[in-house]
Amino acid sequence: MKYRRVRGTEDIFGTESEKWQQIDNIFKHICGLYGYSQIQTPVIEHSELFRRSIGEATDIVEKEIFQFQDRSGRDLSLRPEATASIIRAYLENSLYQSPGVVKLYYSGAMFRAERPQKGRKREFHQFGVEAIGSYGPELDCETIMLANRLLRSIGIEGSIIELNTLGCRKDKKKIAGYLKDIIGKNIPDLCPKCSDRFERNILRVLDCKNQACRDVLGNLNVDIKKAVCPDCINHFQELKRCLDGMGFQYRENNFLVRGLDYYSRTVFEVIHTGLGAQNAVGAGGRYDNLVEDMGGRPEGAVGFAFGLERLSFIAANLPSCSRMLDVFIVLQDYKLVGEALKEADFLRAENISVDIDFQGRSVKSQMRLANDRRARFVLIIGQEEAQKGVCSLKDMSTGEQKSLTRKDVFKTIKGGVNC
RNA sequence: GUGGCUAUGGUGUAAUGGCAGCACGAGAGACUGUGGCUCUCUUAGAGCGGGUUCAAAUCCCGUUAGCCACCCCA
Repeated sequence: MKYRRVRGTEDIFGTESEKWQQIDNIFKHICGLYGYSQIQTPVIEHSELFRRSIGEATDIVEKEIFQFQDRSGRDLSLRPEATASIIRAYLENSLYQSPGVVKLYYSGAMFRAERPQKGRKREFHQFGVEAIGSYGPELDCETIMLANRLLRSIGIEGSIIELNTLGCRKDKKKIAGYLKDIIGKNIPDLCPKCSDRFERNILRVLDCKNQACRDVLGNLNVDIKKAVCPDCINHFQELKRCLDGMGFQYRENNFLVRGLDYYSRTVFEVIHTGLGAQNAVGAGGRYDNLVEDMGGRPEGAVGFAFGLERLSFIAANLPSCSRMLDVFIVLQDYKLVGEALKEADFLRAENISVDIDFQGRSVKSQMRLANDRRARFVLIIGQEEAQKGVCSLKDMSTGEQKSLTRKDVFKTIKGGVNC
């Protein structure tokens, strides 16, 4: 085998591809119910876009981005996530001119140069939504409810939504100071990575998986909400009240933080056991400063994204609408293939699915093929019949076979075709 | 990016330095114009590159890829 796919990429076909298609269709439909419309943005953007929005010091930008120069020296990157592109498109196309909250959903490939693992590819696919234009906690609530509905719509069970607040931008310094104070004395008890995080991005100490670190934080009773301003606390309380009012189940996680710089206030994560270490199937939150940071007028916004690979993995039993073929045309002699093409063309124009053997197989072999494709009918074209303008139609479920004219063939098939 | 494990027909696997087997799949056939079941035959394999050895799927080194954990994250 001479050519191989690039590390961390995947060919998706057959039943897996159909499954994706199904998830995609269901999701699109549901987003429609929530007033969302689709947006498609380019896979490549100016590198600066991601540096500014996601954050210079994040791992995604620092070491995972596929970055390159094009022939005229432009500094371009393959998108590692979609939110930055969507806000760019929102501003570039003046979507803020449309009335009300702007609700957009997207579905597409993202790229990160990570070491591949199950549920972590270098080219991966996300389905996500962004709602721009409100600071109200009710929008957070609706967005979280939407995430949950999407999961339920494809029969995913056992997923948990975790919730936290990161405070607003003004709180960031206070939170960092609070954490430095409380954790600072205990650095020797933390793992080496956390000592590093302590210096570079102190918030991330909170989601260290190391049990020793967790114990230290637990004993210190660390909770960033102690450093969050009253307005943000209020926003969080309102959100919880809203979710409770809807009878929605969630889990508050004081240690939940997000890796992208633009998040503020509400953050949430959908986790699912059965994904191994990559247990987040989806995540999102509020980003109230991003629109302004990117040159627009201040706008509150909330969004989330699901990883399609991970979703597909845990959506084990989607109802598969096994597509079967309506008609398979069997030829007595391959010379008759011209007749078959004509017949197929006619039937296909009538919305009937048809396939033909193009390999000149024996009749027996063609019959096997028809059976393999689960054809409802087999249309047998023989030499003499072709001259008389008739052919044999066999119902594969009953085994019944009739000699019919072309017109009658169409009638019979149409009667027996469902969906 | 770090560490560990793995790599045999299309797929799943067996053989502990001595003839690469099995199952599934695929193709042809078993009343020369008819499917599913059964049977027969056929098909095709050591990721790649070095090394050790009379002899390597098997041992060693490198490389590539996958998986697991870390990391990160959806």
